Amino acid sequence: MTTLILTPNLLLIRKLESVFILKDEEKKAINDLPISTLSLTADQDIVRVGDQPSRCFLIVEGFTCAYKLTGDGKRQILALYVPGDIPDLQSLHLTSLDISLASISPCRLGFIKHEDMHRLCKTYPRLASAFWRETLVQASITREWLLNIGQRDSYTRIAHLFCELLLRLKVVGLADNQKFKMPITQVELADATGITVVHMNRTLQALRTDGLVINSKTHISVPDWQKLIEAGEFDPFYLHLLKEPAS
Amino acid sequence: MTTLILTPNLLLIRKLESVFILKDEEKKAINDLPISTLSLTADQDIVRVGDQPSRCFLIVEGFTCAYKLTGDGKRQILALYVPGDIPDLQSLHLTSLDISLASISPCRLGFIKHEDMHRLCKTYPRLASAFWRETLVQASITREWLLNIGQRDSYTRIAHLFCELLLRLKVVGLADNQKFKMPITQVELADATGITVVHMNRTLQALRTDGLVINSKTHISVPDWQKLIEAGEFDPFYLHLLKEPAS
DNA sequence: CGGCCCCTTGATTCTGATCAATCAGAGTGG
DNA sequence: CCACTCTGATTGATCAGAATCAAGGGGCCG
Repeated sequence: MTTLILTPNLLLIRKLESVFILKDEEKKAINDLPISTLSLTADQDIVRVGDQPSRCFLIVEGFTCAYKLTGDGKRQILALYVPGDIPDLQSLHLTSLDISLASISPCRLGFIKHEDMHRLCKTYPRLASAFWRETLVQASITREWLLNIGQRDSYTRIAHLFCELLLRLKVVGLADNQKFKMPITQVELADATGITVVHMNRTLQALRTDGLVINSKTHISVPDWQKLIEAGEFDPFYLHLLKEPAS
Repeated sequence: MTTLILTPNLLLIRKLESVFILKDEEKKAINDLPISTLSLTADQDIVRVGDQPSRCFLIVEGFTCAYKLTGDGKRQILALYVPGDIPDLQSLHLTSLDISLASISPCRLGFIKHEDMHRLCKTYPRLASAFWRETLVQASITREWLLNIGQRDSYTRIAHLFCELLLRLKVVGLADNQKFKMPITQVELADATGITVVHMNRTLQALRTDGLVINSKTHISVPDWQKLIEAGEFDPFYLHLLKEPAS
């Protein structure tokens, strides 16, 4: 796997094509979309609950998450986003954000003005459908997380999460079958799966012992994909991919 | 509160107006939408994971839920739907369903063909946005459930769920400040909140003792709305309502 | 070198799960 | 009308997965 240097626009095209078939003129329109990039360090809020953004952003590089806090300050990470994702696409139609979005690693983001998106959607209604579809896939992932957190024990839950991440990163060419870059702390993994750090640490050790997942500060590797799939009860159906990404 | 006899079309208009301002011609277009109704008993699957429906349905009367099962047969209820909701609106753009939908009480459903929806959306792009928005609000609710299940203890969790239901039912005129009809079993409540029936039963007793919620087989009543809101850490922001429904 | 962040470990506690009955009400058939 | 059955609610006893509390440890950076 070679790391491609993609423009934000090409990345967006590639992403949409993973769930949708684009016409040439549509690709061209996306390619002409003004996208201004910005880099930021890890652990920065990008937007917060209640904000009313006038633009949305595409992740070009790095990882971000959506989160909410309870009254007593406990954090639930509601989604993890990888390059190619547009985490606040919903802000196109819901003026106020109901979540906060933050970087979990150093990131490069590409900002797209709402007005440009609206114009694009108006001119190319199929693209509007594609973006709508994107938000629906995000919702489907959230539902799977709900099943995961509501019904599966921590071991299965974590295995499932890693399966999802590997597959989603493969789609955008950022993972092979064995390994991917994912600089995420155990605190963040814990907040994403609804367990405590201590328990996350112990369960990760169990997964490591069983040869399913080996994680370092920056990378996660999966020695046995089949075994991990079984351990995580993973069925990629809910990701609504057009096809399995090439290995 | 009087129980209004609404046609499915009028119900749909009313629902969209709770989150969106409709023009007269748009109301008329919705009013002309062909909707065929069907009644069914409780605990019937309406559509199942993997189905590829060619129509979607509006709940006219009764309650339905979305659910998924884990490998070992545990059920997570992912959403509860009330009259006015279109639970499988996502099927307009995602050909295969990633969830199953079932009635949890006797229901009357209004089916709308995808082709009619697509035509409506094409002719009235603002309605497309309104429906898109609907799916985004559903997603927002799912995220709140994720926070609820991931971070809050069972007592708070259940209180929160009842707050949400009361408010959503008020929007469609099916609840006053004190009481609403909700024929839902403790098993279903347990599956919706990710706890066991036994524990649900005990926690409901605690809520009852504290004077927050009194539930019977068919109704739920809320003696003290303010206290329930506090107990459930409830903030209706995530429902993205245009305004609080009138009491 | 010291501080900081994150990972790791041990001991203990507790929320909620599991197992196992029993009970109450609604509907059914004789 | 009453025994029978079924589903859903309730209760008690016990167990376990995960939380909590508390303390090190290791690598990185200024």
